[in-house]
Amino acid sequence: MTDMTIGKVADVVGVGVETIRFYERRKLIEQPSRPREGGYRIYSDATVKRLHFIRRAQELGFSLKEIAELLELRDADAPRADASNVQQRAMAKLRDVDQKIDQLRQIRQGLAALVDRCPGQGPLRCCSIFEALEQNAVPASRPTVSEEIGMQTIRLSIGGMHCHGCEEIVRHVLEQQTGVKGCSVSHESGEARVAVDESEISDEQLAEAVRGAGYSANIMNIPE
Amino acid sequence: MTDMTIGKVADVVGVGVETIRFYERRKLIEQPSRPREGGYRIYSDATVKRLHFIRRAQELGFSLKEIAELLELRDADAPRADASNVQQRAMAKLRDVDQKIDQLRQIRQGLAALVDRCPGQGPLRCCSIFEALEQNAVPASRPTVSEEIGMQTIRLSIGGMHCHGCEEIVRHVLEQQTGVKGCSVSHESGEARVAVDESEISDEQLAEAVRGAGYSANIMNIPE
DNA sequence: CTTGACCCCGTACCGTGGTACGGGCACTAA
DNA sequence: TTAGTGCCCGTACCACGGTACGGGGTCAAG
Repeated sequence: MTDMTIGKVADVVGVGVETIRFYERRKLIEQPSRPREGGYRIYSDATVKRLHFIRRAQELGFSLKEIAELLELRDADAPRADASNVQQRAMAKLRDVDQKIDQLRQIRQGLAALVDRCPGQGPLRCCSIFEALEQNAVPASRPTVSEEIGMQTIRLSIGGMHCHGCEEIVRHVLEQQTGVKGCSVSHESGEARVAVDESEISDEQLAEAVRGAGYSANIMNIPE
Repeated sequence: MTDMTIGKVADVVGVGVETIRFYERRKLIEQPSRPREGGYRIYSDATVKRLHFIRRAQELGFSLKEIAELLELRDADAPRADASNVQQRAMAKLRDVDQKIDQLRQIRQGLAALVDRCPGQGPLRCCSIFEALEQNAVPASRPTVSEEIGMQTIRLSIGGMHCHGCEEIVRHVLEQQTGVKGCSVSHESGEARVAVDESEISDEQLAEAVRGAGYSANIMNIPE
């Protein structure tokens, strides 16, 4: 596995050739050795590892800048290069991610409210969404469609179901909730319809239950 | 409140002056009227509303490009400019946001696992996080600090896992239990190994948690 | 009528994470 | 030896949503 040229390395690590050169320019990896002046780059195992590191750290949400700092820590045998330093950075990033999630949740809230208050047909001016956007606030109260219909069927968008077994599990979980009268689950469409008495359980509680089983779940506000 | 110059409008809407000019270039808003050639821009209420719209839509996660489309719909009295069209866009964006949230949740998971497995002190090489990053796998399970400190490894025999997704779910469920420091799950062998602090959770509780997710679970008494 | 704040315009630049181009060598298998 | 790849290098460019600059003109208060 040693002595790979840039193309092989790119394949192994799962990035583009240009990307590796880009990292080199950004000094995330050192200049690889070459057989002669102007020859091909030959990558050591250490550098390949380094690239893996970069890739994984990126997947965890670290920016290239932050990764550079982590790598510097790793290289330095300096006293400050200890585990607590690294852990602190990871924790900071965790807080970061939590914040982003919260922000997205708020956005989600706003969007869901908007969608819910839209008649879904007719001319534009019927869509309070639009008017709401022109003012500087989300429409606070207004009977939602769900309220008008007195909806009994909740639809959930569920991620992470890969097989029939997953369906069974989700069904199982849903049916164990109080207030659930029945449900159908499809891993193909990634969707569940749940017949509930809404006075007994909320849609969010339902979603949370599904999440507790390890799937992602979000409420789909508009039936059909 | 009419007849505002760009600075006033910027204040009212809550954006920078340059930003308004930028929107003008992007044709999100029309050219405002001016008293004379080369004079100051004077903004109509309609344009101010439009800016509010842009701002609000942005807060809801729409890109400028998407906002341009929404505005076009709004301008057009065309037949396609109806509420359902708008609602559909909002719903698409909602799905988008949901997806982003799910992604972030996964990132969060990974980070949390990392932080959890770090001793939090001592030299770098003690931090399994780091080594994990160099390999190409998530630092899922790996003999960790927890074991050194006197953690126990519990083995569970699990039925009903049909795919990789199921593994993930079981892992998820296990990792959410208090006292669980890490685990590895295989649907092929139908087995899970869980690193736990047994003073915090019992093997039977663990099995029960897995059952709660819809799988069968039993404790394997003989390690290895 | 002056002064100072405000606004004009075009253009360049920021950070983020890459991708694309194109002429010319380096390598390798036949 | 020769064809066909793979790689070399520098530079330019992409989307995204702005921000900054700088040398002027405009406007309203005093």
